[in-house]
Amino acid sequence: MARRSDHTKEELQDLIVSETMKLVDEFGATNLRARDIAARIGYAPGTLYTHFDNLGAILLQVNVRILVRLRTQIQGAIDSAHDPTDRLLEMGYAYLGFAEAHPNWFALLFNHKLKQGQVVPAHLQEIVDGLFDLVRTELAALDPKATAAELELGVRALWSGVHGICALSLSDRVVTQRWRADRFVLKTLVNHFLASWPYAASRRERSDIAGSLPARATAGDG
Amino acid sequence: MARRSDHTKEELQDLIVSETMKLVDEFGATNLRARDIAARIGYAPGTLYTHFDNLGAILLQVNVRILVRLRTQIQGAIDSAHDPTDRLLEMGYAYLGFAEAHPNWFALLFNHKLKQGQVVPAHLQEIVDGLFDLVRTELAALDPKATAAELELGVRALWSGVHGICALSLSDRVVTQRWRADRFVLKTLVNHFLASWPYAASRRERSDIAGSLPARATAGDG
DNA sequence: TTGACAAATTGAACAGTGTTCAATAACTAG
DNA sequence: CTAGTTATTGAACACTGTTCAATTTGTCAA
Repeated sequence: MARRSDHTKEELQDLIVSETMKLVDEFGATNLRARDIAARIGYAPGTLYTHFDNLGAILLQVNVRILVRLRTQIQGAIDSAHDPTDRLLEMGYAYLGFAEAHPNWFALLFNHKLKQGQVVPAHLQEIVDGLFDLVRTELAALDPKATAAELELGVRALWSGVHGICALSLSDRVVTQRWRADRFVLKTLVNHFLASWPYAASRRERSDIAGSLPARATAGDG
Repeated sequence: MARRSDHTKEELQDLIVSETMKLVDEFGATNLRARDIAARIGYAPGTLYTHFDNLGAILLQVNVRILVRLRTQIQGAIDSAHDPTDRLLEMGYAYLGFAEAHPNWFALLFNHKLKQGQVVPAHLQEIVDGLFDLVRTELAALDPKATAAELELGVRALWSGVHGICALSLSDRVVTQRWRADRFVLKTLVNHFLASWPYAASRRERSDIAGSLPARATAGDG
């Protein structure tokens, strides 16, 4: 029996989450076994359940850490460029690089389903909001006249676009071909998007984009 | 015991796949149980394994049918518009509409992991290629001078962008906020992308996009 | 030091899971 | 009708997440 004084409550919880994180990284969340986590931390399987309700709760904490790492990568990318366009492109590359370096983490982050009664940690939402802010800052610099609603749509469109490239890149080729040029695709997407930011109305009228704005499109509404 | 003459081999396989498809649609792939499929078709669980190697093989066939349905939706969207820009937008809406109407199918299509030794049905890849062709046709119409490589990048960028909006929209809000304006985001993305298609070089030079093209970027290379 | 009390840890047990396979039932051909 | 083939069965297997009575460990007052 592991001695109780080996770790404090907090240390043990931390250990569980970090070892789970490693296992997920290496073998994927679907191959995660409670008994494997227990073996890694040197405790019996039952111990996990005195510290967490279930495996899902552990994975939720893993997701928080994954997101923190993703943020670190993206923030680092900002510093490597000196104009908004380059910064946005580098942020996209960082996002893609993270997804390709840790496909199992990426999959967990976006595919993990909450069980009924589970609540997303507030911390998670804060981090996401912070990431969106990073993009918003750059888009605002490129179009100082943009309204809050326009910025919000722009952030989400650009972010979703980059995310889609990453998601398809990792979708196990059930539906994606074996095409290894995602960085080029990303560059194409970002460049095309920014080429019309602010929207210059070549094919469409500016009023058309304006028509895209939902009635109440301020950040954080329901 | 179910009488052997109730169904031919093909009929029974068909029945298994279609009932599995319904179960996935309603409860999600993670809640799919072999015994549930068996109960639905009125056979014992073991029967499934005389017709398929394992559940994964059944889900692969389900994925083929899901993709066929998605194609039907997207093709239908083309007919509802009369210029390339509108057609692309409507195709995006159809994609998003399908994802929202059948989130469990959408998740299966892009998250299903192949077990070792399993092979993607050739049929699946053909359908995907066909869908990409639909987008390529419209982009080519908007820019008759575009090279094959440019078109390929454009198709993938636009497709990935739309896919990202759908993927984030369904990612269980672990990382996405409760923001219900995906159609607006989609419109923003498509409009911005097409506004600079063909690439008009406002902020960036055309040579910059050209620099995005991989050395050998013809459709179907490895 | 001792002797309760509290708390953490254990590991056997439980209800599920996908999958297997000998036994059985159903069909087919001669 | 009989022999042989094949589909179907359902009990069993190994494995899963999770529970919980029993046990060990730590605490602290006497």
